[in-house]
Amino acid sequence: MEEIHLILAKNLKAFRENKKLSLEKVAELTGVSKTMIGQIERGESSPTITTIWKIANGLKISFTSLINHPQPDTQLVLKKEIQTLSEDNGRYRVYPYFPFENDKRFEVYTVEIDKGGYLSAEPHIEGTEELIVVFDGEITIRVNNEEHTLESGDSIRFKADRPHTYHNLGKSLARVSMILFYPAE
Amino acid sequence: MEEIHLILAKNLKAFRENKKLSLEKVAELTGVSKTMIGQIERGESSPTITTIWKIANGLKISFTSLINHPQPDTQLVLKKEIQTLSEDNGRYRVYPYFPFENDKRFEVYTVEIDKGGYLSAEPHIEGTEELIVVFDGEITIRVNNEEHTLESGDSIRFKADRPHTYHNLGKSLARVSMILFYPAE
DNA sequence: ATATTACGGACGTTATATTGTACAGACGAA
DNA sequence: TTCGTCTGTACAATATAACGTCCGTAATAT
Repeated sequence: MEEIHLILAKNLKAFRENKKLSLEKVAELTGVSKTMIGQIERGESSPTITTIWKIANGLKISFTSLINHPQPDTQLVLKKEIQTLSEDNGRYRVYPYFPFENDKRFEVYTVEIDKGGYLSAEPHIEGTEELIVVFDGEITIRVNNEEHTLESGDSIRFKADRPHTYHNLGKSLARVSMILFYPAE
Repeated sequence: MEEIHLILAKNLKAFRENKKLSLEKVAELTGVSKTMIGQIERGESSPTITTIWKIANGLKISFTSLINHPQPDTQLVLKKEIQTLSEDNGRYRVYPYFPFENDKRFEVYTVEIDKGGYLSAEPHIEGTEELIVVFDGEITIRVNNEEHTLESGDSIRFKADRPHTYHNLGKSLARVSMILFYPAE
């Protein structure tokens, strides 16, 4: 359960059934057709913002209560369940452990770079900072025309709203923890 | 400035210009076409929820920061600016002074009923309560098979999630303040 | 049992969101 | 100037959101 329109679907259906309203009744209250309400609840449609607005107003509930996905207190992420991002002929792998969510200001990745592997990153959005902690191997980071070589246990923090590269010039696999941080809006 | 998609338009444009991003850059970051971004900013389109989601994620900002409309500290509502609702051959008029908004749990109306005028209200959503204060004239309210006649200065509070009617059986125009209240979700 | 009503979903049509391409103006560099 | 690049918008094509109508089922009443 990830996609936003499925969250909306669940929330809307739960609310409606909780209040014991029929699709038709909701249609009447909101000015949105019964068909559309049904499709939204079944996750078959991604309504426009004006439609969601009509629903929230007609039902007298807040916009966010429709799109808020109650986060479990505990969230377990297993390595094998993570969808890896690989490139440079598979010579590096990025594991998005905690990708961006609505109200979180950072995301957490683990990056593995094979011996000799190379990774060139586009600038992130302005203000973004990157925090890196090296767990295994050695990694050379180039940013701002500076070059820094980190070994296991070392860490670095830099403004990532400019091009930057990672190079594994060491003798073995490099593994680092990477945190992207986006300052307040 | 009322319509939700215009609020979104302003917020998005303000954010983009603040960050000094081009339409094309935003398109690249979000995966939403440049054309669509432009139309949204100009208020020419009501994007679907998945599109808004892509934008919020690509820009690393919260969903609500896109739709939140900073309320002014003071809000003046003039009678002549209010869009009246009239029926029963114009024998009653409803003035929506403070209609429902996202995080407000009530709305405020003023209702005028001419002598002899009659108003039959459909049930509101479950849990809704109605608070009435009579300012001028006399009004007879029927709800739950009970009938109550209020005169100037009287007030009543009742569960409005069932049919109810208002009748002006007095000798002059009746004016009341009506507050609809929606308990927590 | 049959009639009746209410409910949710299927279908075809219309409106509009979304995309890709093309275009005119602004700005700098040569 | 002229070229190139970058900006935001206009346009046509496509995908899909939104609607009205119809239908099958389930529940209730008679």
